[in-house]
Amino acid sequence: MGRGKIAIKKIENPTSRQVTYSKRRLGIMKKAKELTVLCDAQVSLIMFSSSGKLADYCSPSTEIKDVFERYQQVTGIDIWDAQYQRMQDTLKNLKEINHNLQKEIRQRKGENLEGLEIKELRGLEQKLEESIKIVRQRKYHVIATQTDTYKKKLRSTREIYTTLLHELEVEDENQRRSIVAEDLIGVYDSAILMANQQRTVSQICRM
Amino acid sequence: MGRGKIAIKKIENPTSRQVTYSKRRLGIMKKAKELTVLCDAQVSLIMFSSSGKLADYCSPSTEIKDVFERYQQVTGIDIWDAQYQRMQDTLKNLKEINHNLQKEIRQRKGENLEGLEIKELRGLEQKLEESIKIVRQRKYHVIATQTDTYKKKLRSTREIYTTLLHELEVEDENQRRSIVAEDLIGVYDSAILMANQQRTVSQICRM
DNA sequence: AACTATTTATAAGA
DNA sequence: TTCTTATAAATAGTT
Repeated sequence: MGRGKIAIKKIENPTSRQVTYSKRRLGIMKKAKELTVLCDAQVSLIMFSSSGKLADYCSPSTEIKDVFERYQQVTGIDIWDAQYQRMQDTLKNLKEINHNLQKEIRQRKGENLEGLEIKELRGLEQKLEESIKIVRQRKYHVIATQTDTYKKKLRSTREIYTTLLHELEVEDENQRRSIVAEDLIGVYDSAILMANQQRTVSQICRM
Repeated sequence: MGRGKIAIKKIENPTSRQVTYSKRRLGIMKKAKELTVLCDAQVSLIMFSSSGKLADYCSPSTEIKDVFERYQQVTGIDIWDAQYQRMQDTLKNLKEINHNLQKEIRQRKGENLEGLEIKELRGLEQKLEESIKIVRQRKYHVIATQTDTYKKKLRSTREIYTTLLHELEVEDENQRRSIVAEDLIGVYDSAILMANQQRTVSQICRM
């Protein structure tokens, strides 16, 4: 398309090549844009001239790297660098470990026992017996510790209770001594006082 | 360039749009190839149609990967970032799953019980009891099956043994009849024969 | 998938 | 680089 037809092979004259590159670069960019708009397509175009100059086009509202990711997803092409490869390995490794853990748990739960021999089943049974033994020991330990704590608590509460009772008795004695000189209102007041002290004892016991 | 001029805006008719996409896709590909050859340029072209189909071109002796790397170098945009980030997330996720699995298995083994309450310990104990029950059931099942198999084997072995004994008796009878006419060497030979036959019986019983 | 009238791209020249 | 323009190439509408 031009004054003359040209063969599609490298233009040897560098100036001509540069000129043609400029013209055709614009042309292909225009085509890319048109394709994007007309056909609602996502297009990424990256060009490096022979002198190394970059020119690029990408459909609006996307970026080259989005296109790249999509490309990667669709093709699954190996574009991974060493680091990625290493991560890939780590992932694979973790997955395998997880798989083995799942398997062990499943066996310990009693699932998937179909493939096991008597020996293996006996081994598994023993392992579970050991585990249950440990768990029971721990349970008894916790129960014992807790019982102990409760006993201590109870003991201290009893002491407080005893002390308070003693105090009440002393006070009672004092009041008995003074009651002769007091009227009925005085007796009523001391009853309220005693009731309050009793409430305090209850509160302590509820600790 | 065609029978009529068209406005550069999205073609609403899906069929027309698809047809136009096909034609122009080929067109722009050709342009990309020509640009590569004529101007000795490096070109990468990636297109996704509105239906998501991928089409791509890349200059010979390079790969999309190389173009992107060069692009990255020139622009400074980190194309790997998003992909890398996604992998990091996956890795984190897997590690968490792994951790939980490890925790569960450790508890089922009776390790790390320090933080558990009586209730939780009782729950764990029950789970283990259930598991052990299943494993035992399975074991008994396998034992029963195997015992059955052994019984059958034994029965068939006994039959073979009985048959052989019978055969030996018959032979013995024959030999007793002929021994009158034989010398000591003959007696010796028959003893060896019998010993061999006995050995065969032992071998069968060991099956 | 072909055809073809027309538009568009561009080679060569200025 | 940019403009011009003759001509090659691409393609829109049609079959």
